[in-house]
Amino acid sequence: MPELPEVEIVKQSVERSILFQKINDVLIKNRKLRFKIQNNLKNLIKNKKIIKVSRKFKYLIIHFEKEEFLIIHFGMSGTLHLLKKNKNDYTNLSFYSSRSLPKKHNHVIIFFPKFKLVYNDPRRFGFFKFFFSKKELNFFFKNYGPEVLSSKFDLNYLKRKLKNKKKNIKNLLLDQTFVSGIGNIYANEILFCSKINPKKIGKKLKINEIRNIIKFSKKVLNKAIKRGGSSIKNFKNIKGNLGTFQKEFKVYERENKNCLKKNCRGVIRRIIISNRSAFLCNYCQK
DNA sequence: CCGTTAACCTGAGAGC
DNA sequence: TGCTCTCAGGTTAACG
Repeated sequence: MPELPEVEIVKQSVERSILFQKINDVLIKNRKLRFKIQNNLKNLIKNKKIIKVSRKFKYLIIHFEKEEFLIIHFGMSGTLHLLKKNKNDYTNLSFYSSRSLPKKHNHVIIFFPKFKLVYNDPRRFGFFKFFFSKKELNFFFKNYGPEVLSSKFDLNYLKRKLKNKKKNIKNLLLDQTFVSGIGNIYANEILFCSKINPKKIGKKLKINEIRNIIKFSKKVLNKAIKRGGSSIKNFKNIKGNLGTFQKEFKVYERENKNCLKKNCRGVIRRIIISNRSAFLCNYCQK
């Protein structure tokens, strides 16, 4: 499901409900996510109060007292559902797909006094991990590159990092140790806006192209956040609203459609780069 | 060290 | 209805 903008929307959506709430109970129905959920997770978070909710890269971070943390990664298909306790039953007031909670793949349920939070993930590429200290948390993130929206991801950084890179620029943008937060949708959109062919080798990029990547990475992602993220498969925020950035895709999932750049007669093509779809206009992106 | 590929999973949709 | 094939917003172990 989520790249940085979608996780940011999840964070904003969920924060409103769970901030300063105490976890009453935890039910883990399936530990076999990308990594096995640690055996004692239930006891580690039960009866603890959430003092902060944040996002780092594509991760949701739940902060507890005494510098303890739970991180959630959503993989390709992970979603959170907030279900309000209503008399004898629960009703869905949350985001994603159907009005009601999916029947299958609800792997983790976190109970609060007045509602429950359900983690659903059909493909099980997501995961949960608990950290006992800030130090441990930082260690987990030590190999990640600067966040795409942070000031650390700037012209100097990108220039220096690209110097001897033989990988193509699209794979570099998807490489979280190079820059973190970008996924396949936004990599394609950023490269279109920057007028760069996704196959172009990193070290061959011109200074102007590097400048464009910096500029449009931030522009595209910020706009996606403003639009509530992209709703490819019915991604919704916690109020049940769809994100709308997919309506503004210029290349992603637009194979065989006309290039949207003014006066361009090109057609959007889909090619495969490292087993993943790349969308581009051959005329605009050299 | 670097870059590429296959693998981890399930479900939706297309084509026959 | 059902089979087979392709594809999906992510990451990483294993290989050359």
